[in-house]
Amino acid sequence: MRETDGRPYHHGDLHRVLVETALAMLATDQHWTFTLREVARQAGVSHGAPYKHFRDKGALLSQLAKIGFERLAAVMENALSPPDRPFRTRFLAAGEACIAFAQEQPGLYRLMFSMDADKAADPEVHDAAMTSFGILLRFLEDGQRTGVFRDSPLTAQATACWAQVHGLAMLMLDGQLTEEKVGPTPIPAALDILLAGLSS
Amino acid sequence: MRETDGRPYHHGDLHRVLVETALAMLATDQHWTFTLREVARQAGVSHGAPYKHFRDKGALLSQLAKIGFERLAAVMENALSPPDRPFRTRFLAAGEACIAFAQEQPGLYRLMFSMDADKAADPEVHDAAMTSFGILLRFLEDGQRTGVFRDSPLTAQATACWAQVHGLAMLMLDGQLTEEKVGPTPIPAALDILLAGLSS
DNA sequence: AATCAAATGTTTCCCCTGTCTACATAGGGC
DNA sequence: GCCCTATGTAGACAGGGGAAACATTTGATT
Repeated sequence: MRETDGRPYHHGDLHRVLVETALAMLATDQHWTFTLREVARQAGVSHGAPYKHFRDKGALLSQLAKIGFERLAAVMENALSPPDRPFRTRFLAAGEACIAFAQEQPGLYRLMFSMDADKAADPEVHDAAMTSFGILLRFLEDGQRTGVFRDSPLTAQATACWAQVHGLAMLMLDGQLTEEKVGPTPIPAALDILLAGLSS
Repeated sequence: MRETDGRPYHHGDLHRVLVETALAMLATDQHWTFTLREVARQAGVSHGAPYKHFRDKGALLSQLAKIGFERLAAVMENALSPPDRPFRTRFLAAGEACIAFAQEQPGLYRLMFSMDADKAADPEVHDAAMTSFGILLRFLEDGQRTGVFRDSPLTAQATACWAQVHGLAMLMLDGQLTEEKVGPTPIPAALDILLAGLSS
């Protein structure tokens, strides 16, 4: 028994708390350099405890990446959803929303796209990424049907959009979008160029 | 004296050898996860020796990133240089060359764009990145002068190109460009979309 | 209710890394 | 020939990831 201190021996919900603690760190940090031991420390638990809930550090990272893609999907849907606006407006809103997401959660965003690099990637992460991509695909499809977007292969358009937004996000996080280099408002400016390539 | 083994006490050119060893590791690895001790080991030198040539690990990483940008600039110039071809051809060649570079040196490419994230970035790295960007700017300027490219702000076009190519490269490295998602030839397809947005 | 098995935390190890400090060796200017 | 400095080595330390052994609870079975 542990009547002396308030905390019981068994935490009760450590899995969730570990994830939330790690997410909080990712929100602060520019890179996902946090250590598993520090997560355990902040969760008020010994450094061995996390291994009862995650095979290794990578398993925790995978879960975080999956959550990140779910949040990104929500951000995209939210930016696209009010359909009573021009397609171009919704497109720009979604692109900027994704980039804002990356800027608000730099560590998480970087982590999301780093977790698929090795072959042993968690398929759940891949699926979550696929969901976000699906939202984009459907939007472009609607745009083509309405005649707003050019009638070129959907996957090509989607790849271009995905790459453009991801590229802008990464360059911004990496501090490459300095004003001397790309002007005061590079993001809408660049998205406009792409939009011109999509529009019919 | 060290007459017994062939290696003299002083290496003679350790700085260069450390850089080259690290570059070799970067060429193999998907991420730049190599350790400084391992570099020293492969260079056949004690684990403390590198500190006589680099303030810390970050200093070596910065130098590698700088070399990477110089190589990238060379790749771009090479792809753009024969001017007796249509602008669109040269544009596509340069984009694909950059992405091929990333694919051949995934670790190095990732490192290059990771080194500017923190504020204490080596200004030399930034300058080297700027040089590559300048090559792109000049090409677009030529294109506009010739009337091949639309007459929109240069920095906007350059940002869009830079982000598109970098985004494609990163997505490819991260294994996000699966065929089921983006079709068989996503890179030229996506670059074509962007090109449509640039062309007049 | 008593008991045993599984789940979850803790402690203690091991080996690795980056970095610092003290020491060894070599080469070049005087 | 001698000393200063550049360069390399050896060892120490803190901190991390991970495994193993041990402790504490919970809960299912009887």
